[in-house]
Amino acid sequence: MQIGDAADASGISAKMIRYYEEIGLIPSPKRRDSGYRVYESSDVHRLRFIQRARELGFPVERIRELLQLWNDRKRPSREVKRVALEHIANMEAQIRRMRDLVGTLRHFADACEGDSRPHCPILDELAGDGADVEARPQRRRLRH
Amino acid sequence: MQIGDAADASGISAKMIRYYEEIGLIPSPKRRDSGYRVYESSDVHRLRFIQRARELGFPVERIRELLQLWNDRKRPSREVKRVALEHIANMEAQIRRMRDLVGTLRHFADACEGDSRPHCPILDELAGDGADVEARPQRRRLRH
DNA sequence: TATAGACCTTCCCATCATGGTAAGGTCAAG
DNA sequence: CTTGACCTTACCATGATGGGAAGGTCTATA
Repeated sequence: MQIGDAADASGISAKMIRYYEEIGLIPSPKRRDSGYRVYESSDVHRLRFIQRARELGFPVERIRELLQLWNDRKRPSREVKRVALEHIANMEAQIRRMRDLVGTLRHFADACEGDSRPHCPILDELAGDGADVEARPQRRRLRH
Repeated sequence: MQIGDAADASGISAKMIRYYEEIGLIPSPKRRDSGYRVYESSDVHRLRFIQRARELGFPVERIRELLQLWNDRKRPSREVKRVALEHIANMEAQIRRMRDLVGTLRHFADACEGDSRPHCPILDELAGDGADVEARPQRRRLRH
């Protein structure tokens, strides 16, 4: 099996398979005399694991941990669950941040007529609308 | 006012101010004989606009549009609102994607005992759990 | 006036995961 | 033997940001 077959079978592009090899996420496969990489079905199995984890949004470094746990047949499931829960917490934090942004922005957008007149509270808000952006005294050197 | 003052006043690092100049988001300021950049309070005003837009998650290219609209005193507010609504829609799409991922992943995590035993449905799921990942016939050359 | 040191300049590199391209070698079917 | 699908490595780009090096400028103070 050469790299294109492994790519088709795993859903990971040949380009990314080489990259994962380069960063040590997957072992370097055997080579033919020509230099062509040769993959076994166990390699494809590993690649599919990686692909599913990527689909779930795990960053590559988390996947590195998951692969180690997967290879260790005696791992406590606690550790796997910890990795998963951390990832969930990260995503939820990001979701919260984005929801806040959406809420704020929608507030401004709601206040905007959206017609042909130029007045626009969105721009007013971004412009700071009278906040003190006046000339400040020249920077003063910090001690010495 | 030199770049460090503008950075302090706007909340944008000196590094990023130079970058925004390089990509044409802000005009090149005057220079002293020494080459030092000289900023006016109007420049700081513009930088604060940019900073607020970044805080709201607008990508730089959207901010470029917003700055143009801001400078055009006759723009219809419709156009500003369109940019804002597009950004909201993008963020909401991203939030939806992430919520789906969290839902799926939490489903797996809930099924995992998270104790000292090795059995773990999360890894089982990632591993494909009996999906057909068997050796496939060698790639066949496409016609010719 | 000389020095210290805070500040500025440009240039290059790294991030993260991915895609693109180019130049060149390999392989199998016709 | 030719064709062309496939492989190899090496480099560049993304978006927005930070880090650092090497070197020049400015000003307060000894």
